Amino acid sequence: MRDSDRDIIRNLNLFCDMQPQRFEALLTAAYAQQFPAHVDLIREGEPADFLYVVLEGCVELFSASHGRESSLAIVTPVSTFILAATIKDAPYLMSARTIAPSKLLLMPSGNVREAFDHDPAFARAIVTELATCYRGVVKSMKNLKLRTAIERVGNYIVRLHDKSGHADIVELPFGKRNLASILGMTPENLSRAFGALQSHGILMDGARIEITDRAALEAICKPNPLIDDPRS
Amino acid sequence: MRDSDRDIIRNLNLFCDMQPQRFEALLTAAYAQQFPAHVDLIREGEPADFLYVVLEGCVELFSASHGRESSLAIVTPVSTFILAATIKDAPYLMSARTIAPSKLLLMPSGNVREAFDHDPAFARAIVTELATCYRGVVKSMKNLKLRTAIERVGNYIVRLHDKSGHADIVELPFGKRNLASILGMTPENLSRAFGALQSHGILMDGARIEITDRAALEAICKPNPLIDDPRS
DNA sequence: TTCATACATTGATATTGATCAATCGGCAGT
DNA sequence: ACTGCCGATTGATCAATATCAATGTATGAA
Repeated sequence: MRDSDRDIIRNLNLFCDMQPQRFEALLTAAYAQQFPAHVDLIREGEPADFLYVVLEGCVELFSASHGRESSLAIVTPVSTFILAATIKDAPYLMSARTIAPSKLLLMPSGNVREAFDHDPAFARAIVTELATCYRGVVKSMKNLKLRTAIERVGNYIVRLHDKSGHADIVELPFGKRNLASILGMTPENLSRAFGALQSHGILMDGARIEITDRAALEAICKPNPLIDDPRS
Repeated sequence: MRDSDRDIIRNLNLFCDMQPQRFEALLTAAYAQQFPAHVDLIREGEPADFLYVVLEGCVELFSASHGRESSLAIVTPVSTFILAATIKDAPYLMSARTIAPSKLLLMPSGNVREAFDHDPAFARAIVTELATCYRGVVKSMKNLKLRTAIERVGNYIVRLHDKSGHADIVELPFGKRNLASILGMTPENLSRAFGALQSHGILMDGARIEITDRAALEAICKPNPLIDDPRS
């Protein structure tokens, strides 16, 4: 593993307070690997052998049941995924695949649990991370149950706008097909939602979105910090 | 607090491995209180002053935004709620109200965090509890995104049937209005779903449901352990 | 008991979102 | 450049769910 990767991982909230030798031991047991796009990484139901860290690229977490399929989250650098299954030593509840060429770090679950048991700072960090993940899913749930499709799309754009530091033009970080699934709708309806929002402060151009009237956009999609704010 | 309550709390997964004096200290700072039905307990957005334990009764966790409202969970004895907000010292993401007369234990969040920092066994238990909660919400999410309304209702009945130890007749543990909201539909559509399922192995009689043909019920609602099994 | 109230049910209708089908457009490989 | 393919778009239609309205039913208070 390259030193630059090492430093990036070391600076993640999850690892930054670990005892140095514990961290080294964990890294030694782990290995980084490069994957092409559209590769299946894990399948729901399988035992949680590894904790994953996305170093570069993009990973989709999804689930399928009886012919239907839906994305539950998209993980971008630098974050971990399937921490809960690793901690509980339980089967994965979601499948994962790359949606772009990606560099991932795989940490054997047993080593993670061992570090958890012997390093209080790491234990603390894991609890905070888990609580954050939990609150993230609760927010997704509220997004789905309390909003219409157009409101979900509008609020997604508002968040992009915020993340960009209120740039005039923002770009979708992945394909519309994936975005539609995350937002709980079909690609066709996502297209129509983008179309409808063009009379409410945005201008679409492929994957590029110009925000022409933020106030109008907010008026139609009614953002709510207890759903949208990633910090709260 | 009554000794019987004390023992019940002590035997919860969350508290059973705590150091005795830590547990006593936590209990001393906490207080039990009786509430009537339909009382608001907390409102989303407020600071998480307490961790709650439901000793008796029934509590609904819900969220409202711009005129719409939806239940996210119903907590029955004996379990805790809003652990994540307590741990992160962050605002509640959900509101809570009693739906039946309830006895609750309120533990000041500061004391919980302090116990967490000084009692490794308690820390371990909290992580496991949080991971379980996280996986619970993920399952709810899959339930919502991958299933139709009728399938959600059918699987809810299947789970009730399992919990009862396959009794011929099971009873809804709370009102249909609340159930409809949990399952992401209107009360009218829940009624119609129950009606439709009567040709697929059940017989409704108010809050009582007779399971006449479990195989037929499963055929229509296609249970999936990675969504329905509370242990996985 | 009676009344008032909230909940549940049922039917009619409206709305939302999904599906189906056709077309367009960009991008990779040859 | 040409070709083939995949993703996005658009329109037409269908299915699922919500809403509205009316009625029925159980429950608790006076």
